[in-house]
Amino acid sequence: MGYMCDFCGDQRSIVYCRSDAACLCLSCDRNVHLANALSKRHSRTLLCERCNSQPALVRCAEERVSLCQNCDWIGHGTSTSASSHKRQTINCYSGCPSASELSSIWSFVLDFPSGGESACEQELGLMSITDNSIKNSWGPNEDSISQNAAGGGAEANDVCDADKSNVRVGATSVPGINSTTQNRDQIHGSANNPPLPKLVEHITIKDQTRNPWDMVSKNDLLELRFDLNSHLADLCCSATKDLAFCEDDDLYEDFNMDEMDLNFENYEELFGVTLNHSEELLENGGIESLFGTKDMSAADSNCQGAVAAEGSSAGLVNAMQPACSNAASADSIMSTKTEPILCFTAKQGHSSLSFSGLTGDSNAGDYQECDASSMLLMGEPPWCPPCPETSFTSASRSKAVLRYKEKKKTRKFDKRVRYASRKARADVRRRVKGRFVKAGEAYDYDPLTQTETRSY
DNA sequence: ATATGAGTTACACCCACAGTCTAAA
DNA sequence: TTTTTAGACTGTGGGTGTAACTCAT
Repeated sequence: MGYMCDFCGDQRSIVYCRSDAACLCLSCDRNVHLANALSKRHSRTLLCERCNSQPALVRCAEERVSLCQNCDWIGHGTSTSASSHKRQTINCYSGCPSASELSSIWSFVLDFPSGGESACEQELGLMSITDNSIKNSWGPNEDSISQNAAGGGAEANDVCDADKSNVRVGATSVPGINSTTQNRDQIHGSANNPPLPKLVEHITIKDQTRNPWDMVSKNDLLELRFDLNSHLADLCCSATKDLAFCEDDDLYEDFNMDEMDLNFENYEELFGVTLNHSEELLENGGIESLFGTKDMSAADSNCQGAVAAEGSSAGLVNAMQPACSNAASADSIMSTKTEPILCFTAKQGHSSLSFSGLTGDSNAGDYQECDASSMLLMGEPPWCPPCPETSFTSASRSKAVLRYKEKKKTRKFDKRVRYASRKARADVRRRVKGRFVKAGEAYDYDPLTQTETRSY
């Protein structure tokens, strides 16, 4: 018997929502994520059946259990007979997939221990896919995505119907575009425009004994930047030609690759098949990497301190790998806020590739520290077939974890407001040289008036 | 090739205090 | 076992100081 659903507290939790950092039963998962279009974009995956607190990343076929990275490591990482167990990657999903669709991405989905099949689990059969955004790139689910995009998701309910109006170059609506076929081309690539994720294949890793940040040279990054620019420019051009969507708004004007930064904070945006929120992606103007520098060398040195770089010589390779094999697994890593975020920035004269560290959300961050990061530390993520050369010893992993934790202590990561009420108060609090002052005492700055005054 | 200084960047620290957490009663 | 209470702790933003860094000389 697993832990109870965080929402209803009644049923056994089965799925894990990273965005909510919540363990949910299937019924609540559906109810909660049907609430609005944003919540439907939450990436969910199965809950680890061993620790019942972490998102599962792999499914052990022999033991028929879903495991998070840590439990997988504990169970299979050491040189026991269990290490040879066949493990299947567990993909993430979003939207409101039906039972059959879930089982299409998780072939074992019906293997759940049948003990006391709850009403929630029975409801699974009534579910219908709604947003066509199962994140299982490059796999057979492309077909299902395409079918659904073409209207195959006929069971969509009223809430989800709203999504149908969303056209994706990804899943974001673009004025003037309403052809799902063309969107599919943009998603999957056409004869002239290869799918964006393929671009990462240009990076060649030559020596796996080197630090991963050394392995990818600046030339590699520049080349990748060029490819990204070219591809996105092509994407824009083809869209322009086919749809003439640029005529009526500023989108095209803004689509200046030389002027524009591509700040992919979400791995999926860079490599995932759905390329969700491409507008946001294109509009993201910040060049600053999550290491807080525009300088390539500085970013590079920062990267060397990142956990991935320290933990595994194959870290970067692994980070890139999902583009060709399993973006959903990558999403497992990348969508958690503490995991290193692959951040590629392309700009005229600048190019940087960096991992961000934790982004500060405490509850999620805590588990990320031991989950996603350790995943990279292990050097053998789920999407990698077992490879003796890259396997990591337990001692090495422990050392890497230690070093990572030390680094983490010394780093200040992206700030995220956890308590809006505190922020609201801080925003209106009077200060003296930036410091808060007691109510009624002298101040030199009043945020409310934005004037430097003095009051007693 | 090396040293130096100027300029730039990153980040820890400080403050008050409402809200949260924890342990004891 | 449950409720109440008191005290400790947390987190919020702007300015500052300092260390680390880059770059030109």
